[in-house]
Amino acid sequence: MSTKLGFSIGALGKATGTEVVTIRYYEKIGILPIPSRTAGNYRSYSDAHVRRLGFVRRARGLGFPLEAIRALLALTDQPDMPCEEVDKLVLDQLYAVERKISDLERLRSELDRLANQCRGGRHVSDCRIIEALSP
Amino acid sequence: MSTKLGFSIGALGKATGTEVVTIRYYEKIGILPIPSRTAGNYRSYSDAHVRRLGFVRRARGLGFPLEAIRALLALTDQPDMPCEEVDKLVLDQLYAVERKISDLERLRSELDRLANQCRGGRHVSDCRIIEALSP
DNA sequence: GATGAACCCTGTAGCCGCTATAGGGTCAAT
DNA sequence: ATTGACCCTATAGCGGCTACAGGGTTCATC
Repeated sequence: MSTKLGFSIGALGKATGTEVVTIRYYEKIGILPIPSRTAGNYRSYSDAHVRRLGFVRRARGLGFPLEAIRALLALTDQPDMPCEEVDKLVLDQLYAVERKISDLERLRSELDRLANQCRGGRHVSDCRIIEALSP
Repeated sequence: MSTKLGFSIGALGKATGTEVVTIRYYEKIGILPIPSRTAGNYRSYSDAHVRRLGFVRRARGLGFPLEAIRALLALTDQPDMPCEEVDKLVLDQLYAVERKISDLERLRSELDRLANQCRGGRHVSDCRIIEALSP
């Protein structure tokens, strides 16, 4: 509950595995609240900032786009909102990831087929791969 | 072998499934050779352009980055080069796709676990998902 | 009290592969 | 003569950072 330790931006970065520039970027786009400043104009973060940035980085680690994270943050700030909305955001992200996987699996099998065309030909002129990519 | 049909940019786009703006972009970054122009300053493409753009789009469809495609194009222009280099580019792309798939599969299982936490809680205040994302 | 290293500040531009917008010109059919 | 579909250039924007330029602050060491 101590919220006045006064983390520097570098300390916050280390605590959360975030680049300093990324933290400033999050502040600029309103993902992270504006911190107070020291006498020397350094940003000074509280425990609340550490928790919030930790949340953001975990969600980013799961591939959530920043806009979805913004929505999740808004929900955490309003504890009376129905939990469904959180669930929906998570499911949306799950489906997005599943779509990407199946797209990439199709690519993989085509690339695999393509890679196995390379049999014997020594020069590009008789390369089956180039042939397969050509009209 | 007729190379003087004079496709307009729109016709080239339709023939290859490419947006007009994308064709101009490819020209600007040197992926597609500069075409001749009509009296009215319209771009005029030959069959060779159609084939080249077709090649580019197929490779893009397999997820090759434009830099790799640039390298593939350079190889197709030099038929004496060893075929290995083509093979290497294809394998690189295959490995890149495989890495992405396994990354996404990890995400999928984590998201799946997360989605299944949403049991019972009606409000964000007792949402297990938010809890799981929080420090 | 001077120096140096490690940190911090702002602002701007770049990455990829397009896509969108603004503000025009050309061409073919009616 | 006018419409409407096409074409032209140039510039800015998307996401999510990353890099760079050109400074200021803080703290330890000499």
